Amino acid sequence: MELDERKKKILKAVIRNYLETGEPVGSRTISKYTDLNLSSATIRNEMADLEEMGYILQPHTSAGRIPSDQGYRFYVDTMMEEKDREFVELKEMLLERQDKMETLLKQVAKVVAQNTQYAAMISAPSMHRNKVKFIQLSRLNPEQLLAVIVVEGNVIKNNIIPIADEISDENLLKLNILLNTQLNGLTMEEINLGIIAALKQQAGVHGSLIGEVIDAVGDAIKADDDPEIYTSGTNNIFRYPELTDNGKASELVGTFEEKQQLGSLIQESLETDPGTGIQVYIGDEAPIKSMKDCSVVTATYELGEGMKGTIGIVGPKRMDYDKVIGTLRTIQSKLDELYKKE
Amino acid sequence: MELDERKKKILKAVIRNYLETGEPVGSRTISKYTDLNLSSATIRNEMADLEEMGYILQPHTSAGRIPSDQGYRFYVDTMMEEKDREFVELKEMLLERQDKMETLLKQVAKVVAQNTQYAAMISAPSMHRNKVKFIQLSRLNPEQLLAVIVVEGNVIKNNIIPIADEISDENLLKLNILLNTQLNGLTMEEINLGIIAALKQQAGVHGSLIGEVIDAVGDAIKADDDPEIYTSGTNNIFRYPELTDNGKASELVGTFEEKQQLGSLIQESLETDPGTGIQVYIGDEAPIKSMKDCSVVTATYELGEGMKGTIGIVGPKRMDYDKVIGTLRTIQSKLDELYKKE
DNA sequence: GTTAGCACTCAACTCGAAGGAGTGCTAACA
DNA sequence: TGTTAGCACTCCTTCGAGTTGAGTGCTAAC
Repeated sequence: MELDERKKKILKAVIRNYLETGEPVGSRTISKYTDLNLSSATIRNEMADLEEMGYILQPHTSAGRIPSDQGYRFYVDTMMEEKDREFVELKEMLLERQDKMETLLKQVAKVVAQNTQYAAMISAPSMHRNKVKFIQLSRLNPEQLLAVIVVEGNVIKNNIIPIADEISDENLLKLNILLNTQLNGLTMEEINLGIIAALKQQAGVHGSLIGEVIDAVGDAIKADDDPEIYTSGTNNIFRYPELTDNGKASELVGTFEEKQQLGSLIQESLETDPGTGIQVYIGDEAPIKSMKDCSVVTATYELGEGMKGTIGIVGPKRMDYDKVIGTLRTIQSKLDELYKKE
Repeated sequence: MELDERKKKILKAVIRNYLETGEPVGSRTISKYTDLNLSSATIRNEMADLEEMGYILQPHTSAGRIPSDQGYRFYVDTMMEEKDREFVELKEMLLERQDKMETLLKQVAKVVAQNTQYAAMISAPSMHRNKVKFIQLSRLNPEQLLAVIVVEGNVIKNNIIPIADEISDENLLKLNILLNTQLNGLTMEEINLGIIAALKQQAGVHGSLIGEVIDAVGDAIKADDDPEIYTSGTNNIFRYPELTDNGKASELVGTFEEKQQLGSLIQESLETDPGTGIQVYIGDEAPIKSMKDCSVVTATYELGEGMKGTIGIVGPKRMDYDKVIGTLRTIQSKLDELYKKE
């Protein structure tokens, strides 16, 4: 069977109506509120076809229809083609350039959650491809060095390095100069074994120390120990019974608090980014099983070169995709603006 | 009317039973399961008295009794007097000395939540009374300095300071020496206007810079911008219907995510610490209105000198106070041990 | 191909009866 | 005087029956 123009119209009408009301949609409603001028009986026939094709389904025999995951997928896909999403006016939007990345991210998450009334999450930009701007080793006490690493985007990382042998002030200074001249401007990916070996050689007596320091620098930059993710508006999920009935709320709240799993979703989204930076996961499409009744819309943002992170909005499958995508577009561009001034 | 020994026994029996079952307790249950050897009728009379005195109440006419807030308060108070809580064996306890405070705190919160099956929160130790161990200013670029401040407990803070006038390498070095010699070993509270003025004078040309730096140091140390609080096991609240019915879950989840309000609770707990470090807030006693159906048990912990923080456990009023208090005691002492080795 | 009409289905709601846990009160008992 | 047995009463909870209404599928006519 083919999805002809009329079927498409009816399918879209069903979905739109369901998004608005959250109730199963009957044939009569469609017949009345569309410009198709068809009787409910005709609609019924078409709807039976659409059900057979898997786009919609009935919760029970004598109920209206609701979109299936496949239906939502169709809707989102055609919606994405049709028009370039217009940007959405954000309420209470106050994004200021922050020295502290953390503050900015929390702000963004909050703004997004408040505007959409869904749950929002945001990941700190990954810094693998970030250039090292500044490295400094200082002596905290005879047994410990403090490593401070600043990478592009003014993200600062610290690490305390225990050292076996003492090191003189003079040597420490040399080491600092060495590190800065050799590593400055490199990305973490570029700091490979060859460079490390060369460094060790040049460091001479303190060659063994170099290894520790490089490890510390690596640690500091990758920050993988714990995916830095901020959430906001988790409690918005309580607006949607389909997400909170039957103890589902507990699982979701857990997922949002633990953040571990959110990381995998963000990873996935970064890897499969199509180009617009916006992706929609419906139900099982997301790699998190507690979100099987949710839809997730993710957007990749970029703060300067190579600083990529992901914003995600989690809501019920019947979320207002249009608005959500618009909001994310707006945020994307605002963030872009914000960091272009750098 | 007086609360004689028998009434106390009955009251405790009612509460203990209710804590176990979560169901209103009838006179017959008490008569059967206590060693009082009284008939249910007698118990009924006593229970009527206890109700009149405000210790217990009836959800409806023909139901058993449940403890009132006043009843819980009595129970907790006598329980605290009676015996020194014994320490509780913790499951999956693995606290390692962490360089990163953050990791340690998250660990603690998780362990506590998992062991008690309630929601847990923990605040980073306040650093107002912490001694400055190390200060360093470095030049990031001509317009920005990077201030790194390490305080006792190896907590590292960074701050980027924009500067108006350029500063020579030599002067920067002098400034660093000045800052370290003058501020080292002082607590934030001790760095007062007098010291700042003296510093400015000594800094000479860069006097104005000193002000900025001190502010940055202050900023870095107080970290009040956002109370650093970590939570774990928020979803445990879903185990208790009385906390999640009627949309209460949403409020609570919000409170836990926003953390703002948790800060006030932790503040309150630090200020009114009696000495044991353990406090119990029942219902309205806690300064957070979304927790009016909860009990909160807080414990002050200390990591080395002056590094005080608070752990809190939030659960239903019918929480297992005995176990919760025991768990907190255990954590308190483990943390103490951990940092005594310093 | 479209539509009107009709029988059918099924969730949701209402209502009342039955069940049961627990109380308060009274009167008898030690 | 304190304790207890007994009983009537209350009120929540559960369950099933009946009702309603939205919506469907099918058929026959247009």
